[in-house]
Amino acid sequence: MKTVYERADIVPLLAEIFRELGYAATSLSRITERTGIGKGSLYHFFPGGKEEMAAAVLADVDAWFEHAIYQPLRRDDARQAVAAMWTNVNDYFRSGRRICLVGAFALDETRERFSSAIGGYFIRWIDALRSALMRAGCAEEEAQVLAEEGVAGIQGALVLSRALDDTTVFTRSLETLAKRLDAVRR
Amino acid sequence: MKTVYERADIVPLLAEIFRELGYAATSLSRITERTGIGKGSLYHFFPGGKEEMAAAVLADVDAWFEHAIYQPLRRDDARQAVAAMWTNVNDYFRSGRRICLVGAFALDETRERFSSAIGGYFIRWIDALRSALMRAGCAEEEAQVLAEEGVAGIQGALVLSRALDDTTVFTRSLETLAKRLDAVRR
DNA sequence: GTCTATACAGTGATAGAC
DNA sequence: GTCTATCACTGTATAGAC
Repeated sequence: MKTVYERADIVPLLAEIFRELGYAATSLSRITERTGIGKGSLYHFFPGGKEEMAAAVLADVDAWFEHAIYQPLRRDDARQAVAAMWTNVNDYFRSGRRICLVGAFALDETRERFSSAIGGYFIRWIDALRSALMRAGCAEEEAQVLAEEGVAGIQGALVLSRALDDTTVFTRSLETLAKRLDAVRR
Repeated sequence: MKTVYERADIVPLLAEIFRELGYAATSLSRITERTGIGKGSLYHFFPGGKEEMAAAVLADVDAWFEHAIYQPLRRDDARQAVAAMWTNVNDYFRSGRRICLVGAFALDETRERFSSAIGGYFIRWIDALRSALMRAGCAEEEAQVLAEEGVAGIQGALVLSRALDDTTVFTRSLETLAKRLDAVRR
């Protein structure tokens, strides 16, 4: 039995492994172990090795957020887009069981390797959310602070719910954040 | 030239390295490289190797928070203790330049190794903060939610300020959180 | 207590057979 | 495209001289 892959099939598998183990602890042998994909195939698709794999994963994650979260925040009805963000974020992070790869990379030396991808992800999230809040009637300065509070709050909720191994903490945190961002609009 | 250490001298040095690199990327050779302490000495003080080093660091961090943050929150004037928490946290994390080791450990597989230490740190932080909020006039359920919001918010602010490489994001986030926890008290 | 030397499993990476 | 074999290197850990 032999499976033939495309690059696009591998990236989500890699993403899950990087998410669970972090960049440093993700070794090629553990990737092979979990996916059944040999080193030969991995280096065929990612000649740059582990770093190229992680970069591809980051780009994939970014594309998902751009499509599912940021664009609606920038273009659609502000109230609906913000509401959709909370439910999509809760689903994407599996109520806190799944962590944010970009946030995790930001916390250790991995940040230095991917600083522009990491920075861009958060910058665009905050900008898109601020845009929606302003369209919903919020002043620019307040919208900026609220957008930062929302995005940071999600990251913190992931850390906390994982530390306590309790998904209710994550869901409850999202509800609290939603109220905070809702209160100012009219 | 030869320096003789005590275990207590080494732990803070290890803490800084674990904080910067994370558990997996912290190797004994990098510890030696940065501290000048040889493998022989390290294994003399920590026969359990890297895992015992990290456990000692976590215990040290925990002791600091217990003394500087949790105990005041439980015992001192509630308003003053909460206010002191914000300034102490800002100083301890160097306005976001320094990350929270416990939070970072919670995000990858390192959590499994130290789950009780990680869980205890956050449980006791939240409990102590809730106690202070209740003494300041907050109902129990609301105090619980606010305490979680505060602690999670700090973790999120660390992620965000590091991702954006911007200490003002951290300081501003703490101010916003302080207002949130202040609003309900009378 | 600290150092040097060393064991040996695991690392990322490459080359060539198929 | 995938596999196996192999590379040089670094990982943790140990033993013994000083």
